Amino acid sequence: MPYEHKLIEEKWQNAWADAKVAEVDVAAAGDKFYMLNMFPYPSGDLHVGHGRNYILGDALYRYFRMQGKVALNPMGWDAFGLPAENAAIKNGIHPGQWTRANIEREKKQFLRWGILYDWSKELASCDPAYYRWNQWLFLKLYERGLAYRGKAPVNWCPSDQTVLANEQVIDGRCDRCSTIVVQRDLEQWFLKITDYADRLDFGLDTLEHWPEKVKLMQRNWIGRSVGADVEFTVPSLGKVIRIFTTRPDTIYGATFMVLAPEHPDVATLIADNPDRAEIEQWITGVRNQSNLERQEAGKEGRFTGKTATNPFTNEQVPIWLGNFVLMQYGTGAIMAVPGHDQRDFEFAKQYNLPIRIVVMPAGGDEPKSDDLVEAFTFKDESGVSVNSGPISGLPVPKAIDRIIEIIEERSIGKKMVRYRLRDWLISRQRYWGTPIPMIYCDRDGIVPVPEEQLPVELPLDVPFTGREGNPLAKHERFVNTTCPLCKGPARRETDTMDTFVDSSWYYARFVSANDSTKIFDSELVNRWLPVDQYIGGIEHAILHLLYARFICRTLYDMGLVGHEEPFTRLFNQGMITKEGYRTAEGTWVGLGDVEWVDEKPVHRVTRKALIAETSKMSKSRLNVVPPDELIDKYGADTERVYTLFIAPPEKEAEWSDDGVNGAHRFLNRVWNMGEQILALLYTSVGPPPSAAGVNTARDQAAEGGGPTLGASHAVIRKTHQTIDAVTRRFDRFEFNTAISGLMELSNAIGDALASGDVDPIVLRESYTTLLKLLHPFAPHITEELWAMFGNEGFILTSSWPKADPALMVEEVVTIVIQVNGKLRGQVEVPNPPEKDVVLAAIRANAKVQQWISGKEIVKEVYVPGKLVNIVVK
RNA sequence: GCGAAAGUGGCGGAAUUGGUAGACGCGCAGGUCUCAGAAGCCUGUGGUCAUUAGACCAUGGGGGUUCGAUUCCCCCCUUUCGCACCA
Repeated sequence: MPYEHKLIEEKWQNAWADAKVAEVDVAAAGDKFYMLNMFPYPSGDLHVGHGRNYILGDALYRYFRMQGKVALNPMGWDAFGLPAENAAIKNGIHPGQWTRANIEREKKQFLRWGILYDWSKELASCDPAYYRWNQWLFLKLYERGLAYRGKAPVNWCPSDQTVLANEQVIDGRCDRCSTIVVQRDLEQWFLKITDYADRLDFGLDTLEHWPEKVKLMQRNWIGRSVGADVEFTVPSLGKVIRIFTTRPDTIYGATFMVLAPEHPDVATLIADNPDRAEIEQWITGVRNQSNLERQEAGKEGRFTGKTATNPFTNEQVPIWLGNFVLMQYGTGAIMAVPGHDQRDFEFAKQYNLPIRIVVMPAGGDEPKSDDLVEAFTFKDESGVSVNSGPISGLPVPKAIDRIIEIIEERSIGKKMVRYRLRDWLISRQRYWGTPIPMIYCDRDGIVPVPEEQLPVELPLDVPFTGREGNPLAKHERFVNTTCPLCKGPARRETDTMDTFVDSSWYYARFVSANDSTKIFDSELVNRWLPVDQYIGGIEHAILHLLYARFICRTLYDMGLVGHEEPFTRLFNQGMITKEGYRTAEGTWVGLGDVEWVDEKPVHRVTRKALIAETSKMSKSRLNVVPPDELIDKYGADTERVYTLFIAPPEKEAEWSDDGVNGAHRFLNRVWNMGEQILALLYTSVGPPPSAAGVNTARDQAAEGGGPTLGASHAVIRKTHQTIDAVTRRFDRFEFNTAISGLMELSNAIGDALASGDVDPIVLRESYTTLLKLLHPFAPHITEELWAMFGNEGFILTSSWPKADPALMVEEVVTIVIQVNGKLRGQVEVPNPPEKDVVLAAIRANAKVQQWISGKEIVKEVYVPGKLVNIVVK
């Protein structure tokens, strides 16, 4: 029988579903293992790149199952969000309908991939039964002062007609549609993630099993820096301006001050400036710029006309306004030290402001200030303070500590820790999201919706007309309500929540997904959480993972969970790319292809052009291999094996149609081999003459046959070596080499079968071991073969094989002989090798003698069991 | 600019603690089967020289440590990713 992947895969997918093999009783005892793939946004198009993510998770799931763990592997849907709403506007279909249809499609795709999820715990964030707890969580955060309404300059995407979180602005553009983001002053809802900045930063140190890269990205994003706040007085106005610096040791070099144009003291400072009108005009210009434009404009500033007193040199330093100082960070004001800060230096050059050197390289020469072309910075012991009064001569770290002491003694400032991280803006002026459960009453102000009135449901009868703002705001029945306090007329909040709120706690909901009485069952949550293995794309390194870590801590502080970190281990799989892109007509343009426009070749597509092209449109254009055709042609097992074999899973991988074929050939060989071994088992009468096959090397050597290996022993040994290697590689996520190891074993069994001098029982044992090891990668074919070999029950529920170290040991060992580090011969000796035997064998080796005869032996290096290096002169 | 990771055949990629570089697969070449093709199977496949045996060179470039370096150290080059006026 040929390998009929289609029949086999359908058969087993149904069998697993009918037996509900992946359903977990969360209350049952056992060695728990909670693994989770980041739940997808149901856009409807799952391609092989997504497949890699879920296949990887499924392979791990099956491996842990076979290892005897009670493994929980649930799945849900991150079902709120913009694309659904945009689709609604475009096609006139309700976002909910669109989303539900996509969920059904994607669910089918998961089944076709042979992925086992516990569907009894399925959840969708757009379901009122889910988002009511989103609202509940918001109310709890509000009670604790962690949700607040505030007016702030926010990022506004003119195309999506909504505000964005800082995390969603990439290079000054909207991360969804790439439109340049503009600043607007709006009143919005924020979550106070900055209260947790320290804990989020320090918590990273406890995450041993997270990729360093992700931790670093989060650390940079949180941007913790230690420094000092220092007050500078403005004598002419009798006021004080507070600055933040990380380098208080350079204060003797602070020759001017710069304030952000938005700084609240600007109006007073320029009140009597003759050029006031011009300065105000300039400020307005800067404020209207997007962040991107502001940066591209270069360093610009205006002199306020006022000076401040440097508290250490007592000099009057001019106060400037500068477009490079940001109101959102620190105090919106800096002391400028042009000698030791690149930005201050550029500004000083531009406006001819004095530059003073106050740090020198340790042991370096006195610099000539007129030679100075560039600011230089010394952050560690390599620098020493100079021209700095009491701290002169101190190395930088000591100088910083000392100057802060003096600042605090003189009460002109204090040590300060500041963060780059800003509060999480969660309001979105869009329909398809969780309504923020707040009510505005003319009498009582902002009033939270009482818990018992949850959920505040999204009305479904909403027209989608296009870009005229949030449709919810026009829905009279939704907007008009009564105040829970005074029972008078009131209006509902019409903004919805950022969908990252939905995904910040979903992992905890799975363990009691159907509980309608509470957000989750704390007892169950504490049994199953944190997630033991979390799997998802690197694109969530900051956004989702930071928000989830933050919300987890708030839940911890509320006493709802017993852990501060939600994900113990994190794995980020790489993307699958296919170089090229699909044109509007659906033709594939690959690297080096000629593009035809008006019947003329226009350009060859280079990688750079391609990336520019594709990133302009959509990232998903890079990933357009649809799995359906692939599964029809080769089967899901082939896709699974290929996807994990192609490259190390954390790396980006380039799709190759030929490579898929190779994976299919491998499975075909495994299939054919199985049939042959079965046939052999049926035809062999009685126990085969295994004794002949398992002669040891020593026996054969004794018979004068030379040291060859007993063929059956070789197969057994290879099998156990493979068990050992594959197990180790699974634990390290080295799926590509795990599969190559299985190919080696398969080749070895194939050779043994062809040679005909291996005991069929040995072949059967090795082969069924191969099936078990291969099962996580190719579940359907192995399940079928497992049954064909007469085994009861699913291979999935059988146990993972254990390697017997005694059976892995080679009977003879090859010792390599080097002369002056170069390979000059080799000898085989019985294992374990004895030094005398090895050396005797070397003496007897003619080839080696040839290289050392007549030369003086300087040294002999013996690496036990490996090699001998003879150094001659 | 700052930070991080990585450079190995035609390609994807292997190589416990420094110990036979190139496992496994793709591709390619030759063979076998066939009327023919596809698929399969077998053999070969880093480079140079050599009929062969074999020798030499080779893990981005240069230096160093070592009996021995893809692996450790220093300098340089390139690529990718992240952050980007955060004081």
